[in-house]
Amino acid sequence: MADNSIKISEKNKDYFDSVFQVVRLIPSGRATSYGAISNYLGTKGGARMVGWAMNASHTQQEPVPAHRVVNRNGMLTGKAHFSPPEKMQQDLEKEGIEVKDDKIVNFKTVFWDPSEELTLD
DNA sequence: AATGTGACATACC
DNA sequence: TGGTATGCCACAT
Repeated sequence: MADNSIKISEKNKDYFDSVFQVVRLIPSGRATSYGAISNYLGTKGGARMVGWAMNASHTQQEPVPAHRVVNRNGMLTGKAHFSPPEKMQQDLEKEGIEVKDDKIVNFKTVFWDPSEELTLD
């Protein structure tokens, strides 16, 4: 296991990188919340940072599935920041995630908690 | 160091 | 569903 383990404790480039890593580890057909990521990184109150990290994700060369990151309500709050805003919902639906009114259906089911699914060694 | 800012979270109405 | 208010943390200037 631990194949999906990441090094957060180490001095990574930036806090953003840690966020990007976690986001990239999100399996297809799943979604997580900003708070879950921030909590996983240790900064519970830093949920806003996660969103901000996504904002910087476009500067990353590696693709970051930001469409799999939604707010705690399962709402596609950040869809407006996508190249075409509708792409976020399209990508989610393409992965088998139902989206209704810019909100993920059965978000509870597709929710992917890094602290639960991921394992740090 | 201080201030402004943000793709959030929670509480309250 | 929506708005308002507060807390939270890290980055940019």
